Amino acid sequence: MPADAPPAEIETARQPRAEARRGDLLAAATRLFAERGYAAAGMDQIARAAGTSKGGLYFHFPTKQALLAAVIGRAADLLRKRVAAAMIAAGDDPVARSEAALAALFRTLAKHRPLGRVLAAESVAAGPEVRERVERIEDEFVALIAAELRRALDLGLTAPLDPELAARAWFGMVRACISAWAGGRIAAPPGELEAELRRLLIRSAGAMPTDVMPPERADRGGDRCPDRP
Amino acid sequence: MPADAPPAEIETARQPRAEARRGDLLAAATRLFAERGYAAAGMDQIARAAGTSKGGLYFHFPTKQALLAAVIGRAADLLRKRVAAAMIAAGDDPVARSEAALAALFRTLAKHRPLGRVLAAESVAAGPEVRERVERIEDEFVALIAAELRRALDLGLTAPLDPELAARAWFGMVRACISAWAGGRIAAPPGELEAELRRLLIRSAGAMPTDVMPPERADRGGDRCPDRP
DNA sequence: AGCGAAACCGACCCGCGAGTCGGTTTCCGC
DNA sequence: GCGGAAACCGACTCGCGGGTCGGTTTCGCT
Repeated sequence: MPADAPPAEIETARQPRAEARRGDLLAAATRLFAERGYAAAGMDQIARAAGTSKGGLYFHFPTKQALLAAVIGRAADLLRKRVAAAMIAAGDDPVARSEAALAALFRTLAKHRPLGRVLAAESVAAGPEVRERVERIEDEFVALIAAELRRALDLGLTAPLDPELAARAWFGMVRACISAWAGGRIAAPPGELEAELRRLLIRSAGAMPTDVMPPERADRGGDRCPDRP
Repeated sequence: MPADAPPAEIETARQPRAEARRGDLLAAATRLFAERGYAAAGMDQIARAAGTSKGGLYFHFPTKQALLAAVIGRAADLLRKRVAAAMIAAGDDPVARSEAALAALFRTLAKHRPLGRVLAAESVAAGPEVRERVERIEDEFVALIAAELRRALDLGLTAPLDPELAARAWFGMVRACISAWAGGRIAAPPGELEAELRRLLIRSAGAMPTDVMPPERADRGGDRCPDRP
């Protein structure tokens, strides 16, 4: 039903160097928003960090909010791409698919630490419009997983549960662990973390006792494939 | 080991009306920080919302950061009190104790919606010191639950799991569900929500099949007792 | 009543940072 | 190699909001 998600970034034709700069700016903005917070990160500072100037920055983004919106939009696109690919690769089993979606979320956020911070924390600081936008994105992924869970429930693969709520809870688990790990408050390497988290997820759904499916599949190579359609 | 948590608010003797004002100010600040975000909520605005003036506000709190710190400290004290009482009331069983702690967290945050927003979102916006403080508070509760989980694990009451990680994940589940519920993005009433969440938590730990303990105990009256020592 | 301190008021100060603008450089098409 | 547009620069403006301060009210106490 909620298929009204903005499809992707609208990319007007530009000169290649401009595109590169734009990327640098988005990267710098993401980092600084995450480190200092939206309000405390100055436009001049961001421009400097990207190796350019305030004027150059304002050539690409008309306002600070627009910059944040672009950062968030880009993050959402990345997550969408990775998650979709992972779910396709997981085949038909709904439990495996939701597991794969969460894992993709986990890996992507783990690979780009500041991204999670921006998505998690900056929604409030930058006004209600941005907050709603971030909530929409979260809802989108929750709905994705909830749909799989509902299928699994109908097929009798899980204990009786509320799919929406469970999906939300799972999302929360992943987010909390990622952000604690990114803050250095969890020692374990991401691999173990992911495995343990996966066990918790599956058990909480009351799904089959974990060892029915092969314990390791592609392990870590699975993150590359989305780039090759 | 981490017993160095700040014990409570330091309350210097004041006239009663001042204490009342202080309370109003903290309440207004909590609400506005949650609604508008730390940076966007002005001191004048907060003062006005509390029915007083900027000067009056600055009589109570020397700086904006101090105001936020007080808001956070107060929230933490409340949570500590409720959680401690719930755990004591839950008896000896470590699974029941961690369950009770999470439930108390859930209920308290559900009763004071803006509080969760401030704790969740404002840590980044107000500089690193505040962020670390909030992280400490979160770690405190996670450690509390992790300790119970470890005991449960040693007693063979749960499936093999990493107590720290599981505690963190549980905390994340509760937080995510609360904030989605507070934002009106979950329809279910808090009672059902809590029950469902509780089921997820227990299952994820691989603890005894849920029906060993009485399904309903104090239901909703249990929130009152902490006030009567 | 009346004194002193606590509590409160709101006009003012001032630095900071978002956004502007005229000018300069880079690059593409011819 | 040249015209013109796209890309970029950085000094400047200016409003907003955190913090100050001298003055006023409230209250406890004797």
